[in-house]
Amino acid sequence: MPPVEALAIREVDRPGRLSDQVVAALRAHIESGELAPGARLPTEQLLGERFAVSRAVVREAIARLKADGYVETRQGAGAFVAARPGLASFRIGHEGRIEARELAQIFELRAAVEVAAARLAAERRTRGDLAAIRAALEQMARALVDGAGGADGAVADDAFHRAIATATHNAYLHRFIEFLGHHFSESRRLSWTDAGRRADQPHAAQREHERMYAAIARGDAAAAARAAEDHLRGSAARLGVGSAGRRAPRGGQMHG
Amino acid sequence: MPPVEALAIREVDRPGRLSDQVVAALRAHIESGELAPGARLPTEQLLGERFAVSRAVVREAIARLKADGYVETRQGAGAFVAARPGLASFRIGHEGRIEARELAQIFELRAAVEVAAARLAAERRTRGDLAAIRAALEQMARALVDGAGGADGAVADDAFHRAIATATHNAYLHRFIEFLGHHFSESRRLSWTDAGRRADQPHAAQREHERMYAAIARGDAAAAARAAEDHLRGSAARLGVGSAGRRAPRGGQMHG
DNA sequence: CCCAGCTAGGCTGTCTGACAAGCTGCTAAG
DNA sequence: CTTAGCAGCTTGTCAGACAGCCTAGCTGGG
Repeated sequence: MPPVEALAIREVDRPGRLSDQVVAALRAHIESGELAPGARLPTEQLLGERFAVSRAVVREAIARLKADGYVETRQGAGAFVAARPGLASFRIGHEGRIEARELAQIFELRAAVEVAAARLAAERRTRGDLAAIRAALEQMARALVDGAGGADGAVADDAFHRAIATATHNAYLHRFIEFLGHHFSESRRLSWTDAGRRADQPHAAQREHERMYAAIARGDAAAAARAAEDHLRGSAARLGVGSAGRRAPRGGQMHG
Repeated sequence: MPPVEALAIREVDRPGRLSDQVVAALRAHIESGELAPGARLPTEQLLGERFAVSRAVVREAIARLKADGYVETRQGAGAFVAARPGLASFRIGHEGRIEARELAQIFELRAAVEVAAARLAAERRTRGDLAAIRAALEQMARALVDGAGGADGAVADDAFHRAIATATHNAYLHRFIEFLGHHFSESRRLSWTDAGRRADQPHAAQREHERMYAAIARGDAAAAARAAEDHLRGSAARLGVGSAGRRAPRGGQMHG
């Protein structure tokens, strides 16, 4: 919870751009089903009157909804709600904010791809990949003994996970991991400073990092996957992120 | 600037919107590093003169780049390249087109999340979840015997995977699987029609689907993961999608 | 009655000009 | 030397206009 609060203090009561408000309003109408797929939106002029803004602002809002796949426009015909709204892009959080209960679910998604990445990295890493991973590992080790380099530790932590993503030689997997990691940069920084350091969290994480590196270095895909799984579970626990869903009584083995 | 001229010549049958061309040109400049993170973009008026378009078009282009996290604007100061460009949203393909070599990598990403989803679905599925999965399974079975319902089969195939995603009770995992599946709808349709049917592809896929359902129904997470893995591997083979990266020889010797 | 073709109105896409809000660097007063 | 204020520039917003395109409805012939 605290990490999320820390994220939320960025901006106070900025009204924000007018187009942002129009985007939010229209998207809400679409997601609520009030504007069903295939339905035609009011004309730009009418929307401008409804929201009391100029047509330029309405056009900017519709352009963004179009880019995200919520609406499609046809010159001369009008703007229509897409058949499957919002599937043109994948985003996280609402207007930059991430709720606490969402965090657990996002973390579970992150675990899925990072475990797969560790497995693939073990199978495909080159010498250069290994050197990059080890470099990040050693930088984190230095940050641990230095005691002052909290920010450096967080940066190296980020670099470690990115280096593994690179070693998969899969551009999309790489980019998705960077995308997810981007939204965790703040909480990662907290682990490496103040409260996190006192709780010895970086030392625990570092032991898990070393297991991951060792498995990837010797090309043991199954062990790399297990080590990544343990690390992600450990990270979730350190962040205070619980399980994302209910556990069924049976079939609970986590290692396949 | 030549890039704009080249774009205008390239598309004869579909000129495309002017703002799309400006977006593509600016994004290319950013991704190539020509416009480094933190650098200030030319003013809107200057960009309008360079691309020979009005300021309104430039503004629309910058609004989209801003939404995708490529640039940040500050009123009165200017527009600046973001520190980590493009990490505000995750997209697939360039302007709607997906290259063949990209398909293998995207499929690998999809496999990672769908296998994780099958595992979680086995742990968390409710009676209602199971009923939805079984309904899609039976609809595919009917499409197989009907012989004429190719389109229905593809729809049910989609529904099957979505129902499993729902059973994870993880909104983000669900949404990401829908996002990925959205870009595979065309190829899934092909498997269920004409060439795919003659090659008996739907029957092979159905056997894999049934294994997945059985494992999820009895709450066997490990078996569900294995069945999903086999199914995704089978789907990739049926689509003619090869491995996304090089496989290391057994024992994991390094190469490169 | 039915249908093909045309026409008129409306909508999005683009352009132009203008003003408001906010930032930056320079300058002049203290 | 410090600092408050000013001037110029840039983004944000508004208003009006026209071109390209689509659709509904009318019209005329079959």
